[in-house]
Formats: sequence, C-alpha cells, structure tokens
Amino acid sequence: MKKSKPVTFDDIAKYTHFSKTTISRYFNNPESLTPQNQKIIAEALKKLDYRANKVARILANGKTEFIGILMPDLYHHFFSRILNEILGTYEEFGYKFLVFVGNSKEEVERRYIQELLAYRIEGLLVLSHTIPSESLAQLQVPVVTIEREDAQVCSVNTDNYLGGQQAAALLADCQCDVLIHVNSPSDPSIPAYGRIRGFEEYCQSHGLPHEVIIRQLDSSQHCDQQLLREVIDYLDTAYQGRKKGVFMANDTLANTFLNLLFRKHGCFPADYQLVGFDNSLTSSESVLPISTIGQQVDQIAAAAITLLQQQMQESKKKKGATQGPIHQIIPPVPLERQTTCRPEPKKG
Amino acid sequence: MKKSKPVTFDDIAKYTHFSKTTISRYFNNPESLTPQNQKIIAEALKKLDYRANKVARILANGKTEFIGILMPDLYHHFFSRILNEILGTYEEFGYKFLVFVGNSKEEVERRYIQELLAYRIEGLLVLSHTIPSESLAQLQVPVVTIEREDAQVCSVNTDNYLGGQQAAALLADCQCDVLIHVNSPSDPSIPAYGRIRGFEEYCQSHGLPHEVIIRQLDSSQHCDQQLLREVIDYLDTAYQGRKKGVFMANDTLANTFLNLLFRKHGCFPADYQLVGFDNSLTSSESVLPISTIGQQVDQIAAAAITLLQQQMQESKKKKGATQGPIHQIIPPVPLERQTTCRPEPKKG
DNA sequence: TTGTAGGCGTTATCAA
DNA sequence: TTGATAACGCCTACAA
Repeated sequence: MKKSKPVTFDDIAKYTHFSKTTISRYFNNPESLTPQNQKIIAEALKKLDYRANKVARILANGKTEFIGILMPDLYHHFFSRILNEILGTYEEFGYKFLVFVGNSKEEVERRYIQELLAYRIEGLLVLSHTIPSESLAQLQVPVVTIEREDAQVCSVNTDNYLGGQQAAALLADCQCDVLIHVNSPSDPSIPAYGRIRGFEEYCQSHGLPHEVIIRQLDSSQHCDQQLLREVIDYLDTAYQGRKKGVFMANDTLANTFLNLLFRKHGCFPADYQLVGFDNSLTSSESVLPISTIGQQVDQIAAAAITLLQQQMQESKKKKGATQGPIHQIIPPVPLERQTTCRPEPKKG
Repeated sequence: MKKSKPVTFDDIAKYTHFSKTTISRYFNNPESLTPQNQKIIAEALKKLDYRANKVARILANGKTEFIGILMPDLYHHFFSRILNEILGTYEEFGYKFLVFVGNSKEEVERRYIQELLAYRIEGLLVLSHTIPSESLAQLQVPVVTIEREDAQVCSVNTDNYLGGQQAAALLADCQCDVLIHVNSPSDPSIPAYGRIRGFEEYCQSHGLPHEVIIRQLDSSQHCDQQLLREVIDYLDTAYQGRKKGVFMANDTLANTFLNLLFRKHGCFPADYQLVGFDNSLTSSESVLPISTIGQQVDQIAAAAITLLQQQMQESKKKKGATQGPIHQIIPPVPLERQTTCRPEPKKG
C-alpha cells in the first residue's frame, strides 16, 4: 500500500492544470506567479503530499550542494569537534556533507575521493593528511584543507606560531625558571610545526632558558606514558628546585603528563606549570583543569566553508584559479586554568 | 581551459563506435562484453578521462545508496566514536553517509529529515533523541535508531540491563560493603534506563546493600561537579568506614567523580571502588584508568547498518513492513581497570 | 553480444 | 505571467 509512486511536478501540473514549468517556478521563482496561483499550487502540493526530489534537480541544473569531507578519524577530540562545527554550517550555508573517514590509508582515501567526485561534490574539505596537497590540487574540485600540509591548495589553519608564543608567554608570566616544550618530530611543512618555532623564538627573543624535547609521541597511549614518565624523571633531576614551565604539544599529552605527575607526586607539584594545546575536552575534564592554547574550531570551520564557497564561485565563472592558493589563519586563544598561575594583578 | 564539459557515455560511445548501452553494460555487467571490447572501452575511458556521474545513475535506477544520519552532537565521545564506526562500514556496505547534527532542536531535526528525504536517502540512522519514534515510523524510509527511545522503529541498543548487572557484579566481587548507583532521572522508555534496573535487581537478588542516587546530572560541567561533590560528601559520612562501590551512569561522570575524590582526598581512597559506563576515551585517559562497562560500538554500528539494509530490501520487495519493529541488542563488556580490584584468583 | 528507444524528475530556453 | 520542448547522463526493457 505504501509504495505508490512518488508525486512529481507532472502530477501537480495535471492536478492544477498548470504546466510543469510553472510548478518548477513556484519553487525557484515564486514571485513570478500570481499570489492566486501560488496558493492553488501550494494547496495541491499539500493535498498530493508532494516531496521534493533534489536528485532530479541536480541532474538538471548541475548543482549538488554537496561538500565532501575527508577525515583521518573521529577519535581525536579535535577532529570530532571540528566536524561538529563544519556540519553546523549547514544552517548558514546550506551545503550537505558527505563524510568519509580514511584512517590514514592513502589508497583508501584516494578511492573515497573518487567516490565523492562521482557524486559531483562541489567542494572538498580535507583534514586527513596522507594525500599530499600536490595531488589534491590536481582534482577538478575546489579543495580546502584544515591543519595539514597545504603547499598547493587553499587552507585554514590555526596560527600555530602565535600559539607557541602564547604558550611560552603564559609560562614566562608564571615566573618559571625554565621553559620546556615537548613535541614529536614533525615536518616543517605541517602547520603544527609552527608551535615549536613560536615557542623557541619567543624564548630566544626574551632571553628565557628553555629546552625543546622531541620524542616519538602519539604512537600508543602506553608508549606515550612510558616516554613521558622518562621525561618527568629527567626534568625532576635536571631542573631540580627550579620552576619548570612545560608546554605540551597537545591536550591529550598534557593530560597524560599531568596524570603521571599526580601518580608520581600525589599532586600537581608546585615547581611545575603546564600548558596544553587545542582546548579539547580532556583539558577541562582532567584532574586539574589544564591551561591550554585553544583552537577556535568554530572560526576555523566557518572560514573553511567560506573559502570553499569563494573558490566554487570562482571556478564557475572563470576557467581555472590563476592566483596561488589562499591560506587563511585563525589565531588561537590562551586559556588560563589551574595548571598555570599568573601573579596577582596589582590592584588600585 | 579546465571547464570543458565532462565526458559522458555518449562521448565514449562515439569514440569507440559502440552504443551508450554497451558502455553502460561495461560498468554494470562487464561479463556480457567480449574481453576484446572491454579493453577497447577501458582504454577509451582512460584516454578521454571519463569520470562517473552517479547522480545521473540515481535518477535512472532510483538507487542513491545514501544513508542519512541524524546525530545530537559530536562532543560526547560516545557519539563520535559510533559515528566513526558507522562511517567505517562504507568499506563493507558501500553506503554513502549524509550527516546532520541537530543539537537536540526538534524543529531543526525535522527540517534535516526533510532535506535528507529530498535527496532520496534509502535509510535513516537516528541517534538524536528529540523526535519520538512514533514520528520516525511514519517517514517513508526505513529507520534504525541507536540507544534511544525506539518503541515504534527498529533499533540497536546496548544491553543496558545486563550492563547494570555487570557493574553491580564487578563491585560485588570487590567485596564492597555497599553498592551505589548515581544516575540522572531518566524515562523508562530509553535504553539507558535499563542500567538502573539491572543494577537494582542484581543487588536485590543477591541481597546486597545498595542505594540509587538520582540527581539532575548532565546539565553543565560546573553543575555536575557541584552535585557530585555533594554526593561524595554524603557518601563519606553516610557510609563512613564502609567500602563503597560506586557505579556512575557514564564515564564522563565517573571521571568527574574520580577527579573530585582526588582533589578532596589527594588520591583514590581505599574505601572506594568505581565503575563507569561506555568505555569512552575519558575512562582510559583519567588520572587512574577507570573500570567501565564498555559499549561495543563496532558491533552496534555493524548491526545498525545490517538492520537498515534488511529493511531496505524488504521495503523494495513488499509493500510495507507488517511485523513489528526489530530491536537488536548488543551485550556490553566489563573492563576492569584501576578503580576496581578483584580479589586475587586462587592459584594452583 | 550489441543496439534502439523511452524514461527517471527536474531545470533551461525559447516563445507566446 | 505562462507553456512547450529539449536537455541533464544514465539505466532498462525489448529487439536484433
């Protein structure tokens, strides 16, 4: 009983004694109809329970309003947060999102891109990092990447350099004797590398004693713990009695670091200060709320869609993008919580 | 230069001197062509750089292979984890996912559903909880819900009742003197309610002293903290000197609870045992890895898609679903970590 | 094994 | 302000 054929413009047209064209106009250009006729059609639509078929519309006008998204995964807070924001832009921009998770397998991700292209996406948002931007640039679609290597394509990134500076500044303001930055080995081509540079250069230009510790982090929780345990032991002895300001590469690591301190010392030792990066859930849910350099995911998402939209419009008007790729930069925001303490501001 | 019209079957047909039909067959029924001709076409496709257009195919054969997903949000670990798994099923099932985040606004979510319908999704996966299953059942698409009210539609849920029992059993095995369950007020119609029942009935049938504490949790992190602080104060005095086995409604709350204990007592007190629910990241990233009742998100996701697929096949063959909705149940898995300790098993 | 012709449900282009 | 007609790119009988 249910499976009666869906109602089409044709049905509405016959029912109202208009033509299909007029029905179409009712949706796309209502002002061109008399209010009278608008009502007639509106009622017919209800009476026949018409449901739009956007697939047919796509075929006819070529506009899918689809945007493809290529994520590495959704386990990391940062990715799910930003996906959340991106999907939220539907309200403002109206794009529908086809989402794929590539798990960092390049061959798989290339297949996904082909599939997305087959559905005539109008733009592609790439957060996964396996496919070089050089390849992405050759796709026949506007591409915007977020926080990844972006030499050949448009992108939106956090100002990681500034973030590194902010972290160093935060720690410096806490009267730390020495500033430490712990990170994993990373390529200068990826935005996150800027955190290291920002940190180092801030320290240098302000004459602050500092050390950058590079370890193969982010492999597994277990390994990370072991590595950080060693780091803590090292810091405890190497900088004994000195106030250590530690800037961890991200909140997850900062949280692990904090937990290890708690387990070793039973508390957050007075000679430590800690700053993370991202403002992910972990940072506010940890034993002690962790001070962090927050990425403004809402702005990143909005900027990405806007940038994509610009490109989509350009690529329709003109032939190909002539000028180089645009790289948009969003400043991070330092959030002081309970793992850093600024000296009381002077009053009066 | 770039914007030359895309190559179509027609172009390939002319180029190879076949008909469009043959080209179509090359994709959908290749065995019906001679290997010879297959090669010819294959080469033509490459030479002309053909790219599939699945939109046209949809219009022609009616199969979008789209599945719509309605999420409440992606902030909670559970949701992003499960979305991750759902998207991962593409490899096995081939469905493409159009994802919307409703933020629990019913009117908004209804709009999203209409939009999804307009794109002729073949099935709908609902994790958000604002729209009653009665409404969902009236949509013209197969629907499967996950962990929410599901009276009128097919669903996949964790066996929450069993989970509640497992939690109680875990705590009982730790020689707790009294078992506590902390939860927010919830309706018996939602799956999560089963946790309470499972816990209570296990305690009753085993003659275990217990108490269920219902508080308006999950409003904001700040409020939750305050409420849990009060709960701890209450427990500390009401059950002083007794070993308290606490089963929290979920890992986030368990984590907050653990953090508060740490802040109050400087450690995880010996007279406490703690079990969470979900096996979300928080539970393993907390100061002390939290024992928890783990939801098997991979199985839930797979079951959901399978169930959806079954319905989609049925709804094509027959008219409408005659028998009642199917409710699939996935057992949770207790994970013993560092907030519970079983007595050493006897050796030899 | 291959081809012909019609259809899927819209929009676009003319014309009236 | 409205209509007729031809796309859009593919699939599917049916025919050969």
